[in-house]
Amino acid sequence: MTIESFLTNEFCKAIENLYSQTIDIKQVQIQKTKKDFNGDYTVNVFPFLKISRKSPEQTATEIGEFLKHNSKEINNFEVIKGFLNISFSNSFWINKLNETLLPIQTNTIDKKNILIEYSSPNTNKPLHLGHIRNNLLGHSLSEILKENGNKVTMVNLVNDRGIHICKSMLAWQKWGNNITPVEAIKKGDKLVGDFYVLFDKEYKKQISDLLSKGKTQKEAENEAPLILEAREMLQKWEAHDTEVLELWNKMNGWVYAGFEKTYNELGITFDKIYYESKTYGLGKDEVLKGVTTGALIKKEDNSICADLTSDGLDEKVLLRSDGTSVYMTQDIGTAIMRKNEFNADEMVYVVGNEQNYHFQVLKLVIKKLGYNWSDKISHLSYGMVELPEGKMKSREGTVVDADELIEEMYSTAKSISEELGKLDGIPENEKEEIIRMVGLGALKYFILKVDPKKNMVFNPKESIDFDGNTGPFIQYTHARIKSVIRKANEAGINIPKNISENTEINENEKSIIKLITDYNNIVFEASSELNPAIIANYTYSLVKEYNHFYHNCSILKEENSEIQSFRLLLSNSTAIKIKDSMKLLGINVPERM
RNA sequence: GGUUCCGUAGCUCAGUUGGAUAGAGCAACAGCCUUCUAAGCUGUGGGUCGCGCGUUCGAAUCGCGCCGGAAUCACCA
Repeated sequence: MTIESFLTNEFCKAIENLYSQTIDIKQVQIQKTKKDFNGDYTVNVFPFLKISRKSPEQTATEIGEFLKHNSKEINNFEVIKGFLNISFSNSFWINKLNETLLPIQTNTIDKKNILIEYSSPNTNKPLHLGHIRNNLLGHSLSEILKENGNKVTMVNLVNDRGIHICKSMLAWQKWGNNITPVEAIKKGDKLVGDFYVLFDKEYKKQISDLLSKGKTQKEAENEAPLILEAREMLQKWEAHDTEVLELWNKMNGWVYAGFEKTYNELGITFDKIYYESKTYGLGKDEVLKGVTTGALIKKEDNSICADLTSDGLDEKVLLRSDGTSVYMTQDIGTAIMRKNEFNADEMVYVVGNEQNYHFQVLKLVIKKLGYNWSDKISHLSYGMVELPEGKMKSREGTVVDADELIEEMYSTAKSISEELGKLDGIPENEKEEIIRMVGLGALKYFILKVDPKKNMVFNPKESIDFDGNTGPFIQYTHARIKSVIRKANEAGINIPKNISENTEINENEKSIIKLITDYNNIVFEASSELNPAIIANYTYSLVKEYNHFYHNCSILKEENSEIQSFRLLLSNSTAIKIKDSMKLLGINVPERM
């Protein structure tokens, strides 16, 4: 039972006894007491004045007195205006701390089979900061959902086909002189990305050429020779033309090798990887089937659409007039395939908010096709990562490349630790490992501490901090605690298995216990909100509180042995919670730094 | 133009089942290492919570209207 529900019960009993009325537990609003006031939890008595027929102060005082005398866990209260601030006894808190040391029973009540899709890169350009946010969110959410006892399957869907891929293929064919990543001394994804950019450049030239010949913008875009060639290539691809397929396999192979390296650096993994090239066919079949059932309509130019006007949306094309598929087509196929394969209770898509419309349409079309599970699809719509001057633009070269950023994080971590001399005397390979941990920790925490739904700003000039509310600060606190524990071991001081409930504790220590006790609630909240930032903010407040304690109270030099062992245990428990929380964010913590 | 989202300190962000005096970090300034790791701790300054109206005991939080920004409304992905 949580502390909140325990307190709610006690409160209801008090109301019944004092005023002979039963109340709905939903009316009882419990919150943690604000720092400036005495108490652990606060109940607002305003909603109960009609029952008590007394002033707020009088009502709160009566209830407070009742609780204090009838509940052994509650030992004090204070009334300010209509707020009843309730304090639990120290022994109550010590018992709570002892409970956290018991083996954990995983919550199996809400256990679900959840499929989560994230990453979903295109194979025409390298990964950038926006993809990093996606990957980190997806990985962290998977960890959080697992921690809540769910069965989680992480999948990636690679967009490896489509007109965009043909563009880079065409450009390589025309101007590449058969160059390979090895010859270019470049990661494969980077090389392919270069050709995508080159296509765009040449295409734009042709468009402005046609514009000067009097064509409209739309005509120019549709009639430029390059785009016609790219479309032709896509048709050949869908017709399994051997030459096109060979080129496509070769270039995609380069890209996968490049992505693999970036995923490895970030610690991103998947249980299964889908390829759009293998799923779009099913989508096509489903769409054609939809025409025969009358769910979809075939136009006179042979294109196939879903009429969504009754849902307040427009018509959505699902197959082009030349018979080729669009992005939506494969997503329909993939969703159906997965549902059949995993029979998931929930299918979560981690995809940017620029695709909100896409998912609205996807759910509607799937429903139209006769599948009743369309409401099991949920879109974790995360915000864009922007620069101070706005969106990242590849044309202006302002895109923050994933590999370069990661590399920069390592070198910053390295120069900071060298400057501080923290890693002197540590073996070279361990040093290297710590530096990578800290650099990555800074990056990951920076991204994950922000509410996923919101857009966020990254300033390349200021880069990412290593002080204050950052990953390294949290990692540092963990290392500090570990250092104390090592010293305790050396001195032969043991960490106890539990604490006597009569141990004297101060306010500072009590605050830490409260935070440690709150861990399960926080994980549950993060899971139901699909929000890793909740974990990040929690960890920060725990660490902040611990450092305050560390500064004010000595541990190993404490003479009272009962207090000393309590403080050791408290420190150890804090370290465990830091490590657990950071794991949920995909961040490792070092033993020393 | 339609739809959706956002607007909190100079900057980056917390804070909404409506609650007490709106919080952190960075940046600036001033202190704290003969004492368990100073990537730390303490303090100072910094706010019309975009603006207005409403709902009520009470609004950063809910409703309506403006202003400003973003995304999207492709036979692109």
